[in-house]
Amino acid sequence: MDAREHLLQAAIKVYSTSGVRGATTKRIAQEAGVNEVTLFRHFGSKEALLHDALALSARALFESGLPAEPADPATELLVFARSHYNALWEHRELIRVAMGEFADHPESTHVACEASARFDRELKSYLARLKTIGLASGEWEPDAAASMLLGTLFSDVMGRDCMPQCYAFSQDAAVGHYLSLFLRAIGVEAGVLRAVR
Amino acid sequence: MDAREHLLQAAIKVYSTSGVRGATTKRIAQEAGVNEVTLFRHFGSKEALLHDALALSARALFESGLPAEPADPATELLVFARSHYNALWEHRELIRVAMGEFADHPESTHVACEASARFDRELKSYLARLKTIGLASGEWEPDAAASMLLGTLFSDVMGRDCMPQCYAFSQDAAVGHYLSLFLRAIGVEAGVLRAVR
DNA sequence: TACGCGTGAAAGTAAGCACTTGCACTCAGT
DNA sequence: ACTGAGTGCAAGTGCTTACTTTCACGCGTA
Repeated sequence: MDAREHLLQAAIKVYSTSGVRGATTKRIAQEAGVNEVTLFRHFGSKEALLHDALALSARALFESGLPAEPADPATELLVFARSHYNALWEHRELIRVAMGEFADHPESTHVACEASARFDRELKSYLARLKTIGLASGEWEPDAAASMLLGTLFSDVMGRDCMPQCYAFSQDAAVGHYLSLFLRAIGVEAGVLRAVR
Repeated sequence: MDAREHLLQAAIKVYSTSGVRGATTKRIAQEAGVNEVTLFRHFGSKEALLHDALALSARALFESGLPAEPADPATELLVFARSHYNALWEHRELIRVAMGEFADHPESTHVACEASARFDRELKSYLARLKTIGLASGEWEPDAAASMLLGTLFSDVMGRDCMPQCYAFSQDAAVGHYLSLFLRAIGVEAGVLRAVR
């Protein structure tokens, strides 16, 4: 791995704990194990480095894994919830910092938002499809339901290390409980529900 | 209002948009309309000022409004959800920034966390009571359900201005939809449910 | 051998930072 | 008229920041 790559990874790491202002060129260079001057030779400015680094970490994002045509909603949604939860958990520090910088540096928040928005769209259309083909019942709005599931997962991740006293269950168990509540909310029948736990 | 109070309010305002590092004594003093030296005469250091300011804004927090003994869960939860949502919305910038500083300044995050944790505890015990007296049905965990409702509200507030394209409904309508989904999830019967909307 | 390329080391620059000092002013209480 | 508390203003201190400049070294290639 060359200096450039070391710098990009170091930049993300330092940014994720300290934000734009806290990510000094000195700290990034130390973390990367290269000379501070090398940073400027490669990227010209701290701003350019952070921009490239954030763009890189945005590209490292995955697919939702939700099928276009629902067949087994309980299982499919559980798989989705678990993988989405894990992805959030992996990037929780970056997400927290990027959100905190929204007021001062909205463009850097954009990275995290775009990925989130893609998941949101996919889940919404999946839930809408679920309703039209009759695999879920009751009066509910797919858009609100998607926000509810994603929001529940999101804030579990955000809160779990800030306020651990609020989280009685393990992460795996919690996601299971959330999903089972969610399935009831959108009227996926109890038989399938029990199979989830 | 004297200089001290002006400074406290200015400190919160500047901190809420730029965090600890971004809240320079110069900016705070300008925002407060007082001389920078006055800041040091009153508080001794920037750190002390921010500490006092955050403590002050933590004290400005309210009660959940949830009754000890549930009578009409749909209405009571709706009132709770709306007021909690509004409180979150009012302080969303402060919350975002405080969360973003968790890695570097966990003590400042504490403010937001404590208030949140209190709501969480109250909602949990309300939901548990709801289940034991039979106003809600089905197999679900009060702790997980509380996290789900609070998390849904929380992430709506956090996401709504970062990624507006994901929020189809108005805030009022969205809270209504969330609550109606939630009531179904915890088995509060449909008759009461409809009265909510 | 000679060359160019990437890098490190040391030093420096201009700006911004938290914080201090000293002096002058105002205004209420005596 | 005098005092003391609270404030503004100008200047300065020592540190950190992003970024630059200069010089020297090692290494693969022609």
